[in-house]
Amino acid sequence: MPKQKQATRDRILDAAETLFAQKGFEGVSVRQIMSAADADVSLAYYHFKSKRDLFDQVMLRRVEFLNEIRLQALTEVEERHSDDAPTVEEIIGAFTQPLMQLLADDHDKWSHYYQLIAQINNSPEQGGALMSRYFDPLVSRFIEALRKALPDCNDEDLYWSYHFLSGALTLTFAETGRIDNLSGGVCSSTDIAAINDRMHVFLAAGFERLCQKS
Amino acid sequence: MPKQKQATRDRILDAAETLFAQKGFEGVSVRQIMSAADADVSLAYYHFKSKRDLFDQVMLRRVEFLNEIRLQALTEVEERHSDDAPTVEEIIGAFTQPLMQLLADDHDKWSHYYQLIAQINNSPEQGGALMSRYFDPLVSRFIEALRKALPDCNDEDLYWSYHFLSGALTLTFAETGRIDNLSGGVCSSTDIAAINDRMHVFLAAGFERLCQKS
DNA sequence: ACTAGTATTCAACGATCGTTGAAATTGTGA
DNA sequence: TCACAATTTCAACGATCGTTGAATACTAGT
Repeated sequence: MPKQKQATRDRILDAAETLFAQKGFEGVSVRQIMSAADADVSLAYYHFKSKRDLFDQVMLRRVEFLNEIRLQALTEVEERHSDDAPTVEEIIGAFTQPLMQLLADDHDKWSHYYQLIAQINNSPEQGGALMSRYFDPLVSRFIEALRKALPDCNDEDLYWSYHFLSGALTLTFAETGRIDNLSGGVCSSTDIAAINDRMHVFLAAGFERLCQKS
Repeated sequence: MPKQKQATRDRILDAAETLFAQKGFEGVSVRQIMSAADADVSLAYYHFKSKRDLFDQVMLRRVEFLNEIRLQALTEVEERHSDDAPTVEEIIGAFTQPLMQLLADDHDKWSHYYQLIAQINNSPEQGGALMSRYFDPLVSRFIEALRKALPDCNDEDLYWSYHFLSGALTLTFAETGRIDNLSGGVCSSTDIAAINDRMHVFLAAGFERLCQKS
């Protein structure tokens, strides 16, 4: 029975995800979303309570799965080191690699969602609260793991290091094309392999220098 | 003669800067801006061509000065090393320190502007193009300096390293309050001294590990 | 085939949007 | 003081906004 219903609801969510990611919450009208979803305007209010609720559902649709696989990646790393502690680079890899894997498997499905997260993360109004709501449990687990890998690190250095990581991560996944312009074509925003080779190296070095010798 | 005129124009720019930073371009109406500026709606179209032009002027008002002092900071570092090359940390310091100095001197004047830049940097639609327009000449100068400090670094590593820096920098200056939530009050988004102690250390380590041994 | 609930269409509401033209006011130089 | 330009006020335009209620079509289970 929930066949065409789910199909329509998902088409709306897909269109909303794409357009919200491109233009932001206020930059898109419900009419534009429903037009892209090829459905009547009022269907938005049959399937969702309001435009804000639609936005929330777009976010919630994927966040649980995302947190699950990243947590799983972390526990796998930890189990591989039952005696010693995992390295900083391994922990950061567990945090970032699953995201890149999804992007590599189905770019169009995940890129818009990541762009949405990047915008939220950098939005001064509600960004901090929303990101905390969606990701803080997972992030706290990762910070716990990092604390073990960096034994004599104080909390302030650790949290600031994560903050720098968060900024680098979200901008990179925002795929704004900036690096394409800046590098004159040497680098591409969508070159997942290039990112995969470098991001965890750069970030682990930052953690280790800031958190290890203090 | 341009006394009260400039006063009104600047009041509009101030109000627009604050509101655009908080809610984004589409999230604020011209009426809201003019109400905050305590001026009639149509005055916006006397002083500016359109809402988009108002936004552009908000950006342009400070970007030139910003680029000047950062370039000056870089040349000062370079002149201090007339024989050898400056360290990576010194170069990154010249890139980030002037921004923090302005924030420390007059937080309310610059914080909204930085928030605006953070949002632009992470906006997938026009973000890459706008950031390149405003900052690429300056950034290219800094990358040139970094290339000298990291002699056997390839361009791809260098550009990606800068990209990570850019993400960390803009998120940090977005002051979203995320780190306040995550750290449970241990860290504060607006603690400039804490940022000043850590950001260049973290980022320089990333550059050096990624760009030095490859 | 009938009914009941689910899904979709259609038309419209008041509010607010960006923008404009013309009138009124203020300030400036002769 | 007078003319002229710069600035501000006032009223309104068509378009689009988020949202809703009622009517219609569809899809079960009986």
